Parts: sequence; C-alpha cells; structure tokens
Amino acid sequence: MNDALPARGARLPSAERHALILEAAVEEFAGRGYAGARMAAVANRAGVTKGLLYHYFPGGKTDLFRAAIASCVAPALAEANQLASGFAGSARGLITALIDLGYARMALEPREHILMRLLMTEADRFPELAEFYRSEILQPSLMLTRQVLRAGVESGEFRPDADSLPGLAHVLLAPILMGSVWRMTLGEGAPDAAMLRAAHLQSAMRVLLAAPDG
Amino acid sequence: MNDALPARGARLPSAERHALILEAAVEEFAGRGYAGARMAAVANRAGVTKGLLYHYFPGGKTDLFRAAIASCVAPALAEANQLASGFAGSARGLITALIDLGYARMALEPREHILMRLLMTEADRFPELAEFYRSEILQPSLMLTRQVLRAGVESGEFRPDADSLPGLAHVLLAPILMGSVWRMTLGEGAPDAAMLRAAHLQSAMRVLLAAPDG
Amino acid sequence: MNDALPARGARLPSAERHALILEAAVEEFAGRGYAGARMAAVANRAGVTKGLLYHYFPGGKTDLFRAAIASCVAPALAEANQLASGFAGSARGLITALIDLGYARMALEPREHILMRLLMTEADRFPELAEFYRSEILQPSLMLTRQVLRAGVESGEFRPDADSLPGLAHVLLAPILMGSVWRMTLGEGAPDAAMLRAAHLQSAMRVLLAAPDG
Amino acid sequence: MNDALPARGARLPSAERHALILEAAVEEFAGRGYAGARMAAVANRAGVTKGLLYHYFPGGKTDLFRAAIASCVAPALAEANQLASGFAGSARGLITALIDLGYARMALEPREHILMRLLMTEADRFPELAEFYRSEILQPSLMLTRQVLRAGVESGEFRPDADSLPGLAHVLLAPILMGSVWRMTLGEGAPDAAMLRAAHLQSAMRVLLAAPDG
DNA sequence: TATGAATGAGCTTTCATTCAT
DNA sequence: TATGAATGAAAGCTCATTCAT
Repeated sequence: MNDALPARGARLPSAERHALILEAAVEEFAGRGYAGARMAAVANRAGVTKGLLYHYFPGGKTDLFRAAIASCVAPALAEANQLASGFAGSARGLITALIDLGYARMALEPREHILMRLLMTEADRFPELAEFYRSEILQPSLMLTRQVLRAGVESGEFRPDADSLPGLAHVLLAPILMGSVWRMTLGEGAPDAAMLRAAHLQSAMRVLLAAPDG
Repeated sequence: MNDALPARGARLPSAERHALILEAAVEEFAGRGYAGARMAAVANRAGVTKGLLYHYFPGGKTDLFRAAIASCVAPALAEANQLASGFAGSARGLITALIDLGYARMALEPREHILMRLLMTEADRFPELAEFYRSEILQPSLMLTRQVLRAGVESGEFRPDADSLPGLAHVLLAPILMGSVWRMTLGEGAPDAAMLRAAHLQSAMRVLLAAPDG
Repeated sequence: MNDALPARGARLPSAERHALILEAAVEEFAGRGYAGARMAAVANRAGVTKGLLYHYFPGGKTDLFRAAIASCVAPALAEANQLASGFAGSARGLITALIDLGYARMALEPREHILMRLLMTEADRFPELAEFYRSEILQPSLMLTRQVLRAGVESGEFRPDADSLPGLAHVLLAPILMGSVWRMTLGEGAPDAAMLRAAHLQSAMRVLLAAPDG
Repeated sequence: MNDALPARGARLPSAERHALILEAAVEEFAGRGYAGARMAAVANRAGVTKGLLYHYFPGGKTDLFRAAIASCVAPALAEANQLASGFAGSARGLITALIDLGYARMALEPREHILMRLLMTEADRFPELAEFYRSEILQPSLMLTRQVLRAGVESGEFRPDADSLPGLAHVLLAPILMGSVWRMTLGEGAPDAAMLRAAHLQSAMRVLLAAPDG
C-alpha cells in the first residue's frame, strides 16, 4: 500500500508510526467492521507486531477504533465551507457548485463512505459515533445549505419561502448522501452518479428558483 | 419477548420452531451485525440450545443469516404496489399517498431498517445481498415511481418532461430512504419524519406539477 | 450400494434391518476408524434414522462397533481349514495351495483387511479386540500351518526339523499378512501380490523341503 | 513425563517449545489416532495452553499431525544403513546383523511402531503419509536388503539366483515388519521376539546360502 | 418399529490482550 | 520502542444420545 514501507523492526519517529498504524486501522475497520476487524491484521498492514499496537493505543481495540474514525473526518466538510465562503457569484451558481462538489467527492473519495458505513454498523456499540456524525457532519451540512438558501432568498433568486420550510435542506441533501450509500452498498451496480447529479440539479432549481425555468 | 415462550425442550411443530429461531436470528443480527452476532445468543433468544440451530440451518451462521435477511423482505414493497394498483384518484394524489406511506412505514416498521442496515453492512461478505437489494428493493421502487410519473405526464398533471429525466425517480426516492438511514443510525436524534415529509411533498410538487402551485 | 435399498421408513423384518445396519456400520468404521465414524453416517448408509440405531444396538456406538467387528470374521479362516481338511495330495501341494489361497484372498476380499485395520487402530480402546484377533485369527492360522508342517515331516517330504522350530509358522505366515497390511496402507502403490507369491513360494520350499530343489 | 517440566507460562526458546509440543503430539496421536486425539490433551501434555499450539502450528490439528509423523522417522533406517556401510565381514554375517538389529529395535523402540500404526490408520485421510512410508521407509529397506543379497551372490556365499527374484527382499523383510505390527497390536500377547528371530534367521540362511547347511 | 426434534458436552479454532525480554 | 511467546475466554460447530410421538 505504502510505496516505502519501513523495514520491520526499524526504529521510526513516534508520530510516523502512529500515523502508519492509524492508516492500517482505518483500512481494516472499514473493510470488516468493528467486530470483524482483527488486531493482528492491523499490525500486519502497518508492518508492526501486535504488541506495539498496545504501546501506541493503550486502550486496545476500542481506542484504536475511535482514533481511526476521528482521523477520517476533517477534510470533507472543510472543502465545502471553503467553497461557500469564498464564492462570489449568484446563489444559483453556488448551490450548483456545492451539488457538483458532492457528486465529485462521491466518485473520488472513499473516506466518507468508510465513515458512513462504520456509523451505520457500529453506532449501537459506540453511541458517541452517532452523536459525532450528527453534530460534526450532518448539522454543519444542513447549516451550510440553509445559509445558501437564505442568501438566495435575500438576493431574490430563490422563492421567498425557500428558507422557511425546515426540512428542505434535508431533502436537498438526501440524494447526495443516498448516492453515497448506494455507492458503498452496490459498488459497480450503484446508480450512475452523473445521472443522479443531472436530475438533482434540475429538481433543485425547480424547487428553489423564484421564476419557473420553463 | 414472546408472551408464551414454549417450555425448554418441548417438542414443537417444525415450522413453528423454524420461525421462532428465525425471529431470534433477525433480532440478534440486526442488533450486532453479522460478525458480532453470536449463535449462542440466537439460541438463547429462541429458547433452544445451540445444537438445534444446526438442525434447522445446517449451513450454520451464514445459512441462518441469509434466511434471516430473506424473512425481512416481502411486506414492504408489496404494500406500496397494492396501493398504486388499486388507486383511483389523480397522479398527484397517488404520489402524495406513496410518500405518506414511505414516511409512515419509516416511523412504524423496524424490519426494513434492519434489512437495510444489514444489507449495507454485510454486502461485502455476502455479494448476493447487494444484488438482492438492487433487484428486489431498489429497482421495483424505481419502477413504481416511474409508472406514476408517466401516468401523471399522460394525464397532463405533471410537466411533459417529468418522465424523461432518468435520475428523477432516484431523487424523489432519496429523502425517504435517507430518512430511514438517519433513523436507524441516529435513533432519537434523527431528523423529524413529519418535517421531512412536509418538505418532501412540497418539493416533489414543485418539481412535478405542470402549473406552479403558487 | 445395495441394488434394492428398501424405502425409507418401510417396515422391514427385524433381522434384515439388523444386517443392513451392521453392513453400514462395517463400512463406516472401516473407512474412518472408531472415533472418526459418525452414527449419523451409519444411519444414512443404512437408510434409517439415527434413533433406530439405538433400538437395534442399545449399547450405542461401542455396541455397534463390537458387532460390526464380529460380523467380519467367520469366513476367512473357515475356507483355509476346509481346504486343508479335504486335501488329498502331498504336503508340498497343500502348503502351495494354502499360500495361493492367502494371496488370492488378499487380492479379492476387503473384509479381512478391514478387520486388521480396526484391530490395529482400536486395540487400545477395545482390549477384547486384540485378544479376539490373537485367539480367533492368529492362533488358528498358526495351528493350521503347524499341522501341515508336521504332516510334511511325517511323510518325509519336509526336513525332519521343520516342525521343531516354534517360530517357523510365524515366518511362513508373515509375508501374507504383511502383504495385506501393505495393501491396505499403500493401496495401488503396494508391492505386487503375484511377485510376493512367487518369492514366498520359492522361499518356503527351500526352507521346508528335505531335498533342495536345485 | 519430563523430569524438568518448565513452569506454566514460562518463556522458553522457540525451538524447545516446538520440540516439547511435538513430543506431546506424538504421544497423543500415537495413543488415540488422529480423530481421537484432542488438541487440549496435547496442550496439557506439553504444559501449555491450547492457544499456543496454534502459534507454533498455524495449520491446526492437521499441521501438528504431519509434523508429529515427520519427527518419528529419521533414526530408524539411518542406523541400519550405517551398520551396512561400515560392515567388514561376510554377507552372511551382515544379514544376520541386520535381522538382529530389526528385532532389537522392535523390542526397544516404540517410535517406529507408532509411526507404522499412524501410517496404517490415517493413510486414507493423509495420502501423503502412504507415499511417505513407501518412499522413505519401505523402499530404502528393500534397497538395503537387495544390496546385501547382491553382495552375497557376488562373493559366492549366496545362491546365484538370490538376487534375481524380485519379491525375495519383501519376504525377508516381512517377518520383522509383521513382528512390529503384532507387537503394537497385541502388546504383551504378541509372539515372542526371540522366537521369531531364531526362526527368521534359520529360514533366511536356508533360502540364501549356496551350500545347504544341513 | 420408526421417526426426527432436542439436548448438552466437548471439540477445534480464533483473537484480544499481556508481559518478559 | 519493539518483539513475539504465551494466555484464556469465548466463539462456531459436531455428534452421541434421548425421548415424545
């Protein structure tokens, strides 16, 4: 996996070993879920022995799991926020750009898929995960969406009631998220992302734009 | 769980025991996933010994798992199809009824949630499951949706292009499905179903209706 | 195996069922040893259910095993004794006929092989088996051999000391028995029976005959 | 069994633990056969826990079994070959020494008996075992015997045709091997080794020697 | 007689975890 | 830091046996 795997038993800076192990853990947990993942496999992937895992993650499997999840989060939403905050054009242009971003990430990045899967699988055993997803992923996404809606309403591009229906942000978000679920569940058999994107864009415009687009 | 659990060791008609075990398996698998589920726990829930599990499901854990999944399927889509086939009113009324049905089931029935969760979680290990979901759940749902769209177009209620955009059915379905995912992932913290339903209905109407409803 | 297996569940004369089960048990034990044999497999081979095994052999697996062994014994030595008692020709002719008989049975009859194998495998757990083999198989064989030797000495065909060396009968018997062991151990790779027979005959003659045969 | 069994849980050089476990496995398999042997019993005999067995023999029971068999082999034939290669006396003296060696080992060494028993018992399930016995034990023994026969013929001690009858080596070997089988099958009730040896020697001489020893 | 549902003990195996080195 | 030998608790599964029908 890594093009320059360090030799077994080699002394490595602590931080690098830590990252290496974390990376291995993400792969293992993502592929097999919490219960199905084996510490020995994580150690193998990381090129270390089982014992060392407990040196870096004294809490054992659960500790490693939480750390693995946490390492999967940051970049996803950050990009969307950056896009929105620096955007100069119309509200219509911005929401188009955001939807495009969603489908683009869906096609490219496996990290969020992994996260969603683990959330679904292990939310029972690790209640913090559900809360984490709700507060760190879902809520910010909805907030961002609502900001755009409000901006569109204020600029007159969107219908006056586009920011008054509380569930609208969910409905706008759902196709992207569901596309991600389909992707990770059905693999190659999943609905085509380009097709979803086209229908999603058109629907969103019809729902939002002040003047029907004919 | 069962109000009249048969006494341990009591002889039972084969079919009843089979159903009892299956029920117990659904609960156990739903709660802990495939790898986390324990045969002993299934046996306990069913009020039998481990050995008997292998009498009824000679293929062991995998056999039991497949059977448990299969037992969760039938009723969901059947109801929707029945509703659609016997519907007398307008296309608008039908799609409203179908969306209502979706959110109603989401609130009431844990069975499909369980199914979806297991499908998503274990599709890697049981490729048949993904195919099963695609062909038995998703495709029929999309087909039903497209039928309604076509009927609405033909009757003049819906925009003329409402049945020509291939991804539209996905976009219309996504909020319901994602609502189900949120429900089973976030539990009490999930977005409110009534809220989702209201926004979903309004959006759908704007996307579909020939004349804007002002 | 049987050309006219009775239908499952059919009422059968007790003796026939008994024999059918015994036959099945011999095959199963022969193929897998005592510990490796499974009652369910015996029942299957016999076309009955497990429960019935305990009706016919109340002592369970051990009971069935002893009965299976006992059913394998009778015919082998009987034939040799019959041959010897009815023999009219020379002692040389008789011992030749007996050696021929040994190699002929080795090639044809799997039953004694089975017996030997079980004896070797299970003699620890069933001490009676060793005693049974010693007294019912080995001793009679040695006795028969010694009778022939004595007859040959008395008739002047064999050296005068041919019946005074106590281990000679063992040495004469060993190649046949070892041939049987090789057969069942090495299967197709076992030493050729015809080759063994030729060498055995020539050696025996040189050891026994009063006048060297040149 | 071992006079200085290491304390439970004590760390031991890998090679020693390996040997300790192997030794325990030989005993257990020898005593109960493959199917009857229990991993827990092997662990107990070796003074370790079951888990460690799988550390040293990742292939589990079959792996351990093969290793146990293989560990029983080396010394037996080596001794005979050494004896033959360093022998200075007559061919008659050599064959006498070899036969003596065979009966001596039979009386003393349980290892080869164990091997033979396992070979015979489990050859079905482990076809490699049969091949192993044939190529590593039986063939070399026959080769050694034939070498001696040829040497005796060339020196004029043995009849000119003593090396031209292909099965003669088998016949000469059989009493020793069969004696071993009797030993392990009948235990104390087996034919006396000294008696067998005497008869075997005398017979061999009569079969082989150029001039009858009358 | 005959069935097969039901048991329960015991088997092999896996795996997270510990700890002496 | 890093190793890997060693543990022990459980897991999945098998199978001889019993017994109500």
